[in-house]
Amino acid sequence: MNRVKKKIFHDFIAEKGLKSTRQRDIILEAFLSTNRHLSIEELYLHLRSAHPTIGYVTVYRTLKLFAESGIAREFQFGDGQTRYEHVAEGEHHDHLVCVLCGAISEFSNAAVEAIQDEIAASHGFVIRYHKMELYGLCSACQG
Amino acid sequence: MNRVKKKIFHDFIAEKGLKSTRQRDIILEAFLSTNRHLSIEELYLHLRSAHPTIGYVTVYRTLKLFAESGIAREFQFGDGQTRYEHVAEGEHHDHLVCVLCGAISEFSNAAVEAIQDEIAASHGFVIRYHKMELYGLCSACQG
DNA sequence: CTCATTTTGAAATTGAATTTCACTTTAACC
DNA sequence: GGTTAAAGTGAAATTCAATTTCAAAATGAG
Ligand SMILES: [Mn+2]
Ligand SMILES: [Mn+2]
Ligand SMILES: [Zn+2]
Ligand SMILES: [Zn+2]
Repeated sequence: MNRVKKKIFHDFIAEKGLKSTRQRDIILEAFLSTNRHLSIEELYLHLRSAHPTIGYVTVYRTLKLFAESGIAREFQFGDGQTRYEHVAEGEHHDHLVCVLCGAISEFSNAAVEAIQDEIAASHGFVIRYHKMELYGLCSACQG
Repeated sequence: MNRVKKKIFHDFIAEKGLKSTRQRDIILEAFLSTNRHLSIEELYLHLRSAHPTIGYVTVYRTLKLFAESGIAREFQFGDGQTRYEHVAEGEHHDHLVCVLCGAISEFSNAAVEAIQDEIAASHGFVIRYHKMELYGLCSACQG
């Protein structure tokens, strides 16, 4: 499925008249190779060991492009850092965030999605996107 | 019900060994007198006309205290400003946020709350609080 | 009233996000 | 392959809300 995301991003780059660069490919590869919800800083630091010349700003701009192209989603989980994850087209999930260790797990629930549509409809509201996050203690952090 | 919130806050102040001040009372009064979801800046500017000596930092610190005492909730709706609303004990609602005009409306839905508990339980997760926000176009901003 | 403690407000600082700018790289065209 | 306009890069500068610092003022217990 990373093959698909790479294609989506490359098509996006081409369609926008942007250029394909070594840095973007390296960042894309690193970004797709994990399923974590990474902050700019985290991805930058991770890359730095193997690619010390890639700057923070390039990581920042590239993650923005990923989000714009549709292969990434941007989050604010309340720890002061913007986080990104790569997503497959048509898929959706929401998050459980541990307030102690910061662990993020995922869930998807059709009933919730359906009720959201009802709620929006009853308010004459057209949903563009939504945020549903459960904050608390993960099983490892209880007790 | 504002009577109740005032009492909760004053009890909180007393219990913590903090002091009752003119500024805190003025800010509390202004905060309770609206049902909007105010940013620090907004509340500060609103107060400034009648109380030009109250500083931004005092509004900031007082809103934090409101949240700590339980009479206010803090939000990040993605516009870069932290927002506060006053809440009654035991009540809960979530939000619809218009991405065009910024209007914020409210809803509460028992089914959603119930499903959240199920989801948490199935992940061995203990919920402390949650965030559910629907972003899109309010009825006034469509078309 | 006294005085230790808390509060206040202006100014300074923080920190992540974003912009600027001089230099480099890409790719379209020949 | 060389030329060239446009886009990309990275360091440094800037932004902006949030937060901290600090000296002066206010509070309230005794
Ligand atoms: Mn996720
Ligand atoms: Mn509300
Ligand atoms: Zn945890
Ligand atoms: Zn609207």
